[in-house]
Amino acid sequence: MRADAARNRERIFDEARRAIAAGDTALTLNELARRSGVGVGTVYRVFPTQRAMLEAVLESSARDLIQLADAAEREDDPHRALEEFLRTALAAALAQPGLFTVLITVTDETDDLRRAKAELVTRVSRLLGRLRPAPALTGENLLKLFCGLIHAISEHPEERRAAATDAYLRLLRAGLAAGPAG
Amino acid sequence: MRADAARNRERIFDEARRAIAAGDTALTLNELARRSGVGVGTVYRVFPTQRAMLEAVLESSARDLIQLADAAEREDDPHRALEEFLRTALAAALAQPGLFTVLITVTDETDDLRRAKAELVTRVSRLLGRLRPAPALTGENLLKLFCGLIHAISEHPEERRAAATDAYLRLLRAGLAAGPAG
Amino acid sequence: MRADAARNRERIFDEARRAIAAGDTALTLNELARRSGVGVGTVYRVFPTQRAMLEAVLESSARDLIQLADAAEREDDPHRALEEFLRTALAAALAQPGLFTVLITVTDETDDLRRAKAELVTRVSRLLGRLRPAPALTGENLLKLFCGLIHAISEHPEERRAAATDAYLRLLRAGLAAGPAG
Amino acid sequence: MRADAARNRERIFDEARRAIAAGDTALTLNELARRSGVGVGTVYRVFPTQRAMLEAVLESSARDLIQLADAAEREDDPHRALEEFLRTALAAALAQPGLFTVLITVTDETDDLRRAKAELVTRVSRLLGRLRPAPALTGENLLKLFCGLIHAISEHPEERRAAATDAYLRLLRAGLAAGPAG
DNA sequence: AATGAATGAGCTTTCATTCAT
DNA sequence: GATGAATGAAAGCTCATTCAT
Repeated sequence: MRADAARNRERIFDEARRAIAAGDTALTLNELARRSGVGVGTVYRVFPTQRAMLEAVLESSARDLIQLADAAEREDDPHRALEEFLRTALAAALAQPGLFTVLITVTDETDDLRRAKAELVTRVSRLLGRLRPAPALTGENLLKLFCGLIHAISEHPEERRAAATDAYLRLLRAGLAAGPAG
Repeated sequence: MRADAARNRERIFDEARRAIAAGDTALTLNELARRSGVGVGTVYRVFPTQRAMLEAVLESSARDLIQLADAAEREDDPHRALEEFLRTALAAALAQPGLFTVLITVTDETDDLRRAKAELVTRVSRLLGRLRPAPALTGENLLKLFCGLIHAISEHPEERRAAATDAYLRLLRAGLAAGPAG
Repeated sequence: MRADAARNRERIFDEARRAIAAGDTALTLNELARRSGVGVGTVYRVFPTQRAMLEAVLESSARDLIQLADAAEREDDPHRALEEFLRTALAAALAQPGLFTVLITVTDETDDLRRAKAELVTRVSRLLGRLRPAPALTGENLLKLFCGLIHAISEHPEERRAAATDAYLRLLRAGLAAGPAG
Repeated sequence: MRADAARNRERIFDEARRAIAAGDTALTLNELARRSGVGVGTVYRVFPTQRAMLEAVLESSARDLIQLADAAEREDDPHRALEEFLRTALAAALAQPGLFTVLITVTDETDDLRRAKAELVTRVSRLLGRLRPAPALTGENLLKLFCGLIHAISEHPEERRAAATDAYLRLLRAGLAAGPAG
């Protein structure tokens, strides 16, 4: 790949990510071209479709979460590991609220995005699997609930988010501690 | 208001609600006119804007939830009352998935919609207020979490939703029982 | 149909016909809107496709030829009848050269256009059927050759077209007189 | 010229000719590059313009016809010579229908193409000039009619083309035999 | 000389909204 | 009040052509 091509591709991607993170999910590819300072054709070469753009950005977000899960796994205490993951993941998600609103809305996915999500589920399941007593939730369920938490927390004004995060995590911890039988 | 005008208004509203509930978020007002069997002009008399249509439908959904909360309040046992509300509300929400996907996405609101939401918060706070020990969540928080739950549950296939609902509600109950101090 | 709608439709059609007759077969629907003094949307309501426009115009031309054939049929002498048709038809065609260049190029047709062409063939076959001795060409063949003649004649400069028409018609007459066996 | 350059030029030319002969009038230069297995830039070095490509291909076709005329000229009997030329030329033209559809449509020409056409006219005039009685058509006229014949014949289904060719040629022979005065 | 990424004018098409009837 | 034709801004997309590599 040519150097200028790589540079363009990166700028376009970054601009797309910034826009979606900021909640501008209706970003048109023409507008993206304008913001990136390239011609429309170039954008269409990178993202053949608005949808393709969206999913590429989402995939990259999923991969960020995977890295956070990997980092958390290095923690010895299983409860702390899970908590660390949830805290850092929530923080990351809340810094880019639009991204996760979309992640929630999206239904039809590319293989790349699906694969990334599957990897993420695996990581989270592993974190849950170390808990004793065994928790009431599977990794998949926890992630779905996670999206819900993001949404719930993001509705709070900036200054109360930390407190809200604490409240929800405490509730979750208590719920998980109750074990599978309820 | 003329009788035919009232009839039209109702048909248009119903059709809009049905479409949005079914997830047809691309519903255009021209299309809505076609489905309702009226001219575009008539639709624009009922809903001056596409946005207005959306919010009118959302408000009506919020009012439905308010009624469910009112019904639940007649239950004597506070824990059962809350559980009844959450169950019936979740069921209603899941039957109209599109509606709540939109509710999640929507940011800019009319006064009518804002007022309806406020009333709903009041009702839920009242349900929570009867719990002992006092719960860790405010009514507002619970509703935000509620949206998250809808999303989490709706990602499950139809046949596993009942079980998922149970699991999440159990987790929620355990969490709430733990009380404010964690 | 509303009066203004009819007026617009007619203006659009006329403008399209003029352009194509003048050889501007690449006429875009946007340009057609501009020339007709209406919005693009209006043009797209009249002609959903550039192709649709083209075929509508062609059909109208075919219908003009049908009328000429009908008029020629009222002539008693069969040879004069055919000659009259060919002369007037050639004159009409040459006044709108583009139209027939397209008629030549077109392959994929709507039913309307196909039907009009079939009617035209019927008329010309009838004119040929009256000739004695029976001619060597069917109506269909004659029409195909007719397109060829248009093209051949239209390549001549304006001032020599009359002479060219004479030459080709004379050749045709002699050829037809020779009869089917050659 | 470098060997690879020559090879490229030839491949591009052949691919262009094949496509146009096959009636693929929508051939873009980017697509031509793809099919030829070279970059767009290389195509643009060979054909500075899409138009240039078209005319180059047409010129090559004209030169093919010139060769056929030269071959026919070696026949002693003037009537047979003309007939041979017309038959072989029609056969060649019908094998590449797209080429002649384009030839008909084209108006604006390069000098190369114009020159080739002039040479062709000279050859055909020479073939006509040997006929006795002197024919009613000039070489130029005959060629224009020729295009018409191609079109007329090409409209027939494959299996009836030989018969159609016979019919039209017979008609032409009879017409030419009638001489200049009609 | 070859490559193919980039460009951007311009076309098709949609649709929220207005307004003549 | 109802109707639906008209509008035109704006989006998606293509492709002839240029130019950095």
